[in-house]
Amino acid sequence: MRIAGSNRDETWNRVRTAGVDLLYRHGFEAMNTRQLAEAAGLKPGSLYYYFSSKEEFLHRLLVDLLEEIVTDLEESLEGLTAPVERLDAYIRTLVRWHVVRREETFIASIEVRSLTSDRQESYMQLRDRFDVILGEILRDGADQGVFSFQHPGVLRNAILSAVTAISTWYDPSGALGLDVLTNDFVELARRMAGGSPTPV
Amino acid sequence: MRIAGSNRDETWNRVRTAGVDLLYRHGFEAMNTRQLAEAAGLKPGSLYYYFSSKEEFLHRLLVDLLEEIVTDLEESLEGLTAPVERLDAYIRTLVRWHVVRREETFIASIEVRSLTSDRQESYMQLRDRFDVILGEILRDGADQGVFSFQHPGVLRNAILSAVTAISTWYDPSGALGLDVLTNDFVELARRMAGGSPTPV
Amino acid sequence: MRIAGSNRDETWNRVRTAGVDLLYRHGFEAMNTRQLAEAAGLKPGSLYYYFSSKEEFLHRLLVDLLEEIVTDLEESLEGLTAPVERLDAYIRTLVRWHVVRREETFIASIEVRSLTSDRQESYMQLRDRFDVILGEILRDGADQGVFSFQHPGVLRNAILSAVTAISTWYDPSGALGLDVLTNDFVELARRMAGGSPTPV
Amino acid sequence: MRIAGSNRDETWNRVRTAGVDLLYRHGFEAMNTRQLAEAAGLKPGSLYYYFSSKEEFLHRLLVDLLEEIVTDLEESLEGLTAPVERLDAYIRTLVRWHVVRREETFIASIEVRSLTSDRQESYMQLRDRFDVILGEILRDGADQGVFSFQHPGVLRNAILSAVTAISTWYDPSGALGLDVLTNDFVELARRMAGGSPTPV
DNA sequence: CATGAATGAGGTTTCATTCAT
DNA sequence: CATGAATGAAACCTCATTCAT
Repeated sequence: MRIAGSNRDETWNRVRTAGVDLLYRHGFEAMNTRQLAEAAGLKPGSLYYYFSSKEEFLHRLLVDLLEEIVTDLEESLEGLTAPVERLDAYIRTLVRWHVVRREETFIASIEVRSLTSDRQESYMQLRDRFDVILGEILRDGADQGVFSFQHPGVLRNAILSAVTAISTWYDPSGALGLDVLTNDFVELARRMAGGSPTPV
Repeated sequence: MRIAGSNRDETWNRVRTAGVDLLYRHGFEAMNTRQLAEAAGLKPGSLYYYFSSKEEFLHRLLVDLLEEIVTDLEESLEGLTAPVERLDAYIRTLVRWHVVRREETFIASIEVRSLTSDRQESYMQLRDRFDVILGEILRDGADQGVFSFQHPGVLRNAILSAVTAISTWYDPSGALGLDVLTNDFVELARRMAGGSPTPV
Repeated sequence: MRIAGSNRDETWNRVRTAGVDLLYRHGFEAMNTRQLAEAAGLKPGSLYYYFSSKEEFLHRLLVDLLEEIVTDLEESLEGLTAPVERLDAYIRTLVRWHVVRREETFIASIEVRSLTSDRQESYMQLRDRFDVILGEILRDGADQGVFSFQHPGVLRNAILSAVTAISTWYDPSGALGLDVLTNDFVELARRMAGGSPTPV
Repeated sequence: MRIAGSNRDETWNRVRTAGVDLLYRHGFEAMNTRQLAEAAGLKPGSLYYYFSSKEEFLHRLLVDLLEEIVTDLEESLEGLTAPVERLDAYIRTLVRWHVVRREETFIASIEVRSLTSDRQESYMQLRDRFDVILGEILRDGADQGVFSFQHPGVLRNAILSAVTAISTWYDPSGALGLDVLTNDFVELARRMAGGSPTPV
């Protein structure tokens, strides 16, 4: 019954893409494997050659994404030492991800709770690297006197949630381009950190 | 068979409270009416004496909350005219809601998408008043030269998402009290708006 | 809590009337006691002062109706001896019932099967008197040579079903009045029985 | 877990047959999908592989049957022109259906009202062809002077209801065979239409 | 006589998943 | 690798009925 020319990676890509779309539009619990199969051009049973359970599928999506982001983040920070520069780079990278991979980052922000607690924990551990990196940047900046703020945890969370929420409201067909948005957020983050303001 | 002394309002309160708890912990789709009934001390069918569908229940919760917040917000802005004062009051009120009614605001932030599109729209219309109020404050401030920023929409969204995200990370058993958090956010919002900084 | 002026018979009448209407429009299984209560201006629980179960309610309706019809039928045949006259009177009476009490006769024709087998049997026993009377008229006519037909059972059923089906198609707002319809059916029955035709 | 050798068409036949039996014995609302599944050797959920809702199942049964009958009716009238011959053929065909497919025709006569109004209308449109054909036969006969009666609508309904009611009382284990019954009804219909009587 | 509050049983339907072919 | 047929568990919801007040 194998369709001529079908091949594992290609099919997996269809499944993945269809999954992201459905997850984005309906959410994990509201989406079902029948829709997923149909959107991927398969019958429901065939999905199980590509994942062992619906939840494992979600987990893979989230972890893969997170790893990509963390890698990218670390690369973009490589070689930078000045806290302000590092903060800028951090924000730039994160904003880009939340615009360009808007659907996936949106899913990640909302569907972690759909994972079993095991997988949730393992995801969160990876996800912490995010926070930790930002925390370090802020602390370094404070130590060096280039940033000034009250509670580091509050600031970190505020910055992080402002950036990650981009995927909930950004409209790719709207007037705002990625560059403009990035600049805005770089400026906002600096201000929040109490860094010397850039002239508007 | 009627439990002696049972009473509509009391029971509704149990249902509501149990619902908030379950929604907070599991999410709308993952929560089920059996759990809800049990937590409220009812049999599943009896719930339908209190709402006409699971989704209508969610809708009622969200709308009631939103109406409370909007009312409170408008009251707290009453009589204030200076943009900075108004921004402070706005932030103060919103932060309080996201701390004190953490579970409900969290639910609201995540479960709007579980509503049918009809109800989603009607909710969003109410919810817009939120955004509009903040937008006006920022615009007035910019006009009067006390605020300075790039794109009002970006700023508004950034502030709003930073504040509403509080319900996702705030730990009531942690070290941070409501007052401290409020002050932090008031300061952050001012900075984001480009207002004259308060000395740290 | 008793509503001033409410009284058993009046309320029972409201329940009965509402029941006939609902049964006619939706059928026994599709109708529910909530609708019945509402249409009768009561709360669901209160219905049980007027019947002991939904099915007993149906039974009472059907039996009462049948008894009325049988009584009427017997009265209208009283004193008549000639088979043709008796057939005419029988048809006339039955047609009238199926026009004037169209809803109830319709219900009866369809909802006997909704009774438990006990009640169904007891109903059917009464209902047989119907058939028997017609059978006797036909047999007498055949014996006296004024009717002529093949199988008495087939004829009896054919006549009976043609008449009782009136309640399924008769339109009280249509052009056909009761008199016209009655005459038509009297003539049809005579023809079916093979009696001397009336000139058209 | 798939039962070896199971096959869509075979299973559908089991579902259909079981459905007809249950519908005949209990009626649509009183029958339930658990019974249906069990009688068909399936689990309840599996039924939905064969229809999309209980009501759609009923609709399919009714429409399929009606289409078979209409086709058969039209075939049996093909080539016949004389109204008497056409009436005979019409009755013969319809009687056969109500005897041989007694259960299904019975269901059809009673359960149309269980369809949603959409499906009810679409069914009724098809079902009208029935009535129209008979109406035309009668009118032609009247025009040619071989039939004589009062109101065509009344006559048509009377004939039709007498014939379709066969499925409500015919006892296949009784003395009356199909041929006998057919002859009786052919004769009855002629008489009702006021055609020249056949000698008894 | 009537209501308000609730029950318990059961109804249809959905859905992730399995597995012989 | 893929399908076709089915499962089993559970989901939401409906409804006749009960009974303290």
